[in-house]
Amino acid sequence: MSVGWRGATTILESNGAFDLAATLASGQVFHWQPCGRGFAGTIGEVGVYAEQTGAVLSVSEEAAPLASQYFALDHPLGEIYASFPVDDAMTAAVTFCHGIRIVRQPLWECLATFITSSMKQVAHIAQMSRALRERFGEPVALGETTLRAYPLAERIGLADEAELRACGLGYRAPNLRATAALVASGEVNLEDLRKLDDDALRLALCRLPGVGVKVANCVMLFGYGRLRAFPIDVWIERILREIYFARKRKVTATRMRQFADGYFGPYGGYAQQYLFHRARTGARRR
DNA sequence: ATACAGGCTCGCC
DNA sequence: GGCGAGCCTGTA
Repeated sequence: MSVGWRGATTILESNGAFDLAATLASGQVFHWQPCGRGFAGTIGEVGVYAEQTGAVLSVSEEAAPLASQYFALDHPLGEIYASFPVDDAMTAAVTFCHGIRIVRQPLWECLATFITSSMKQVAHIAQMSRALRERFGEPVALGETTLRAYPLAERIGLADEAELRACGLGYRAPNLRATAALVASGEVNLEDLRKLDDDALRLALCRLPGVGVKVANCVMLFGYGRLRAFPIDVWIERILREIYFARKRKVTATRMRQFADGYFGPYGGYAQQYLFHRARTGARRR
């Protein structure tokens, strides 16, 4: 989208720092597009324009409460930083990622997106997500332009595998379809799962086709707001091995999970996101 | 070009 | 419970 937003906006306050651009680029969410001096995207079925100038964040008026919730502006960032373990890697990550927030995504959209994410780079996840939206998503007006909402589970549940493969999903297609059908039929109610504690929620999510521990942790963190959830992907695994297990030969996945849960504490998900984002975009690879 | 990506599942030990 | 192999597809 090349045309800037010209409608009315509302200024939002945040509890501590907020960096809109860094948050949107940190690999939690994949569909926001640069638009004018800000970004355009959808939150559920609502089109949103958001723009940040200095410390001032403004969003399209009718989306204000929704955006405030989505961007988790209530998270106590100062308190979260204070809870992190003190070591060189964390210190560097906080400096680099200052103001990134763990967003609260709509549950189905978050679950579906991370089912499609396995063995994929960010660019390709965004591409699959766009293809799904364009093919199956409902149009969403934003000023003069039209965006597309993430397709409902009902719609994806009805799609056949070939249609999904045409969106680039590959072997993920049957998993996404099957999970969509479970959600659409009501056999699995994602909202009801909110009442479960972390371990029970993880187990429930892992029963869905295409969802293992890593994807479950992403959905817990980015959808359910479980800030202790600590997804371990290849980037984080590399960091844990190099920095926190530097002298160990073999470290099993179970051992690594136990370490992360104890070491990074109640806001481990934030720590993970910061380590991850810095490793991906900041620290130079060798 | 061929390896490799922000994994899940299955079969085996 | 741990390990290895196969699975789709785009990118570097």
